[in-house]
Amino acid sequence: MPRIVGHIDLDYFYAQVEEVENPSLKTRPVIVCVFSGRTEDSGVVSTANYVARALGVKAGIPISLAKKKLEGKDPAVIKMVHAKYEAVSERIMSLISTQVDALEPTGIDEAFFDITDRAGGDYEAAAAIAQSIKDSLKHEEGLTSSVGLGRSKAVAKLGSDAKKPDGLTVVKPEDTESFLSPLDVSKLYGVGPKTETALLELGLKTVGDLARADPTELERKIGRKLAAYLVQAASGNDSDQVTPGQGPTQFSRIVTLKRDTRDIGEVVAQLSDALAEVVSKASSSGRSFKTLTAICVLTDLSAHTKNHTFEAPQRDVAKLTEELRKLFAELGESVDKDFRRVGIRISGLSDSRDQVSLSEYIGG
DNA sequence: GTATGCTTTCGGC
DNA sequence: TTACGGCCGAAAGCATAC
Repeated sequence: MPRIVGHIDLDYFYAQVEEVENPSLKTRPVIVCVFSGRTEDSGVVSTANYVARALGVKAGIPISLAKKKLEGKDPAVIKMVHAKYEAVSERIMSLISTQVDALEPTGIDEAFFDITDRAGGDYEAAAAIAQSIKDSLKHEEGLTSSVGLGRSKAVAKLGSDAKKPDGLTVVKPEDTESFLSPLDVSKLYGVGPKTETALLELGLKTVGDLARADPTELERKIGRKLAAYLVQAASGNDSDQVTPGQGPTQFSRIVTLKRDTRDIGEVVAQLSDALAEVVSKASSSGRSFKTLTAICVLTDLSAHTKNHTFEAPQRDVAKLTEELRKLFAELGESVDKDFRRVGIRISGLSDSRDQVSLSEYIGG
């Protein structure tokens, strides 16, 4: 039976959620913003609706620049409330999960799903299921989404990207090659700027070029593992399965300082709450961690990190604070500008229960 | 040299 | 003319081991 994988992406998610809450916004430019608190308009745009995008405003630009572009256009400037979108996301994922064989969320507003069994391997039936998922999200939450269906994750992902907003792209197995061929290699998962350059040096510009590439030459250029994956993906034959999410692999917090500094004591004091929060977040989700990272963003907005991996899972806040101080001291010596933003990250997460049994095993 | 795993940076929203 | 978050996972860079 042919495999049928889907990828769904909610359109301009945060801004659309705001439109649902207040429908009069729909005809206006809407920007959902993160305010840093440093000055009145200090911060950036997180998401913009399509009305705002048509006026040159997109995610990531400074709020003050966005306001300038939207001058006289009656913009709605909305403060981002993450918990609100998180709650909507949970309801959405739950709605989708009842209509698919397997669901793998990959972000707050997107997910892979598998409907092979439910559709009986039939793409007509699959398209109807996909349409019904879209309809249920529209009906229950008022939200539009863009969906792609295909025989692999790579095809489904490229499908959801092919038509938006409110798109449904069904790539039947026999249409896979003609769909993939003309796309730019940079659209493939696994191809960042470096890999793209490497591929261009081999004369590979499109996904079709990649599918027909000489495997030996490709291996030599980008490594065996990536080459093998890309050749498969480029022909729509990547075999990655849709697997239910395993939860986050890291937790981080970053804050913008009221004023630039490189005083380590001040930085560590500013981050003590954040440290306690991520530690308790990990612990309440049943996991421990081994790696602590200090993050800083300098006055010129360049970002730098420094980390330390403990030999055993670490949750002693005093020890973590001491290490954090050390990491920031090293960061401070390696850079020549003040810190504008500082943060922490914990990673190397593992299941606490496994760790307990492991240390018991070692200890006993 | 290449595979692997860890550290650092990048990029999307 | 400038303007500039917070969080995540992926990609790239690097060290180490064969």
